[in-house]
Amino acid sequence: MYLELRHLRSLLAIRETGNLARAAERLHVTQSALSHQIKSLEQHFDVQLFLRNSKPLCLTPAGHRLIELAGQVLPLVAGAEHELQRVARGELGRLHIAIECHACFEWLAPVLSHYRQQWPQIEVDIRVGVSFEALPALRKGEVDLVISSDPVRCADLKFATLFRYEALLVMAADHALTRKRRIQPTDLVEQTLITYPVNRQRLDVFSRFLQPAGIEPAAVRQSELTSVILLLVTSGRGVAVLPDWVLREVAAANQFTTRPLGRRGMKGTLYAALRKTDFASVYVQDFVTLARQGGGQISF
Amino acid sequence: MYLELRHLRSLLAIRETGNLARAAERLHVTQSALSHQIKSLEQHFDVQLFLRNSKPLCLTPAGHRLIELAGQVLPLVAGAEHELQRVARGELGRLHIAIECHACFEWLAPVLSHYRQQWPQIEVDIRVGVSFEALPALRKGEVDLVISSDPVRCADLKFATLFRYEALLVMAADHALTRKRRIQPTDLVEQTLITYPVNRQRLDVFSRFLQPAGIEPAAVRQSELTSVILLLVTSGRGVAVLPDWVLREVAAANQFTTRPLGRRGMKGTLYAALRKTDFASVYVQDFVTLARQGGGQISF
DNA sequence: TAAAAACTATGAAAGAGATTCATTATGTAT
DNA sequence: ATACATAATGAATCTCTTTCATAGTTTTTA
Repeated sequence: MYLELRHLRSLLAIRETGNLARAAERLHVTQSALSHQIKSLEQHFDVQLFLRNSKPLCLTPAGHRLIELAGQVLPLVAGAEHELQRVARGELGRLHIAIECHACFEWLAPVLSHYRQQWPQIEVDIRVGVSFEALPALRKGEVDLVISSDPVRCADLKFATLFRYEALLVMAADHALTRKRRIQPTDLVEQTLITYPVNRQRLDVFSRFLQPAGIEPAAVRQSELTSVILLLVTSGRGVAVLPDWVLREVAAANQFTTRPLGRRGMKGTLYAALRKTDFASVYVQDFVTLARQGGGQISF
Repeated sequence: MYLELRHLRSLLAIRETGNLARAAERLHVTQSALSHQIKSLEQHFDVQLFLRNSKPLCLTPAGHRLIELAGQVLPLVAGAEHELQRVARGELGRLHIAIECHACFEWLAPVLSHYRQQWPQIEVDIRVGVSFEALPALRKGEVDLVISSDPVRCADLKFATLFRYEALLVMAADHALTRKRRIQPTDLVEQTLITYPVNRQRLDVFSRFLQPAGIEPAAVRQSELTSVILLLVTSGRGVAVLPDWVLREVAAANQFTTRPLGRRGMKGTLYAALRKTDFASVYVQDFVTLARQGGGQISF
């Protein structure tokens, strides 16, 4: 438990220069320092490392063994140091994104494909946060960025605003409710509501719209895929509540109609939650910028 | 140029215990020391290595990279340290032997085959010293032991006596000179002398017997192989001067006769020359012991 | 939810270890 | 043999590490 990289670097320098004095110069220490260092190393292992009565300095088998070790180890170390420097400079990194709402995938996917081109060195990944708590995972370093719609006060996290959105009721173009300009909770009493398969607490329709009014829709159906939900809607099997950006993407099809919920629409803000330590990173900042553009482009 | 093995060992301990305090305990330092150490490491590379707000402690990607490095490097280091300890204990080593006289091969070969069994971990090798200066090579660590018949005063070398020998004239059993009890230089005037193919300075017959008397044999033939020399001798093509141990080995054949050279025989002593630093080694000492037996067994 | 327990961070002081300076010793070349 | 180049040595200095004492966190427990 004594050998250090310093010793290996010295040994290598000595072998390459074949001479203590020049090795010392290269290592930016005095010849004396090197001599002391090697001596203490020899005392520690109780072996001679090279023979002094020769020019250039000649290694003993033990010395050779250490030089061999140096040859194996130092390049590995240099490689790792180099990578760490790149991490420090923000040229290399990881961006594991957790999304809490399925719908976010719709704007996130194109943003990410663009981002990947811009930052090929960054290891990007998405985890759809159903089975785990996203914010604790963020704090523990399991993920690096959480897309969330409700910011939480937390000492080591930072919430960066991405864009505002509005949740809209979606229905078939010929649906009865299209006659109404804005939808009230009671309007859904007779309806089949189609949602993503997650806990009701996490669905804004319930937590912000139906439950406050004490309303329960006639039926609830679930589907994981946005495209399937839309298909069910356009074929008249039910209505759904989706954020505007989703609808924007597929609006061209024009087979459904949307209406705002409540008097002034059910609006919200999307945030990127980050660890404060990561917040300054160029590559993280750049993701946020790109996300703002990608999501914000939508003018409904 | 700052990272040291100490840091890698710490990081590994931290990951394995998942906890600074216990890692510190394992490393036999205080928790404070570890905390300071990691902090300075993080400052040096300007990256965070793990996230503190989690239990167990969780590594950042940068931390992972260093742990990965530790996983590669530390086993290599441990291996080398282990080998050096064995070298120090004399369990592992190298014994490259240089012989200056061809004839030595005859007793050395069986000694070595015995030695190899006794010290399988020692890397044994023989170099027949024709093209290089044996003693300088010994001092420079190119070889580790020189078999020599003339000891030289030298501060860093030590000459261990192996055994005495006598050089004898060898001739066919029916050779004319068999009538003489002892051979004088003039006896060789008419003879064909068969020698090893080396410089005359290095052949005792010339340097110690013929040249002092100003005598030149009728002819000189050379052969590298002892067995060939003996073959030529027994078939009457000439005479040779060989050390007793060579003749001992093949005496059974009984097809030749030997006679001492000069009034009191041309005797000498064989030494093992060693670097003083190696002299104490068990495995070197043991070679010397074995060589004394191997060469000394001969009672002519 | 407060209190306790378990961990980690921090600053100052002490300690260990590395480096330098000045010099001596050793070996090499002229 | 002398000068030159190189390595070793000892004491002093300096740097870096570790410890101590304590404060600040987070997690667990009552």
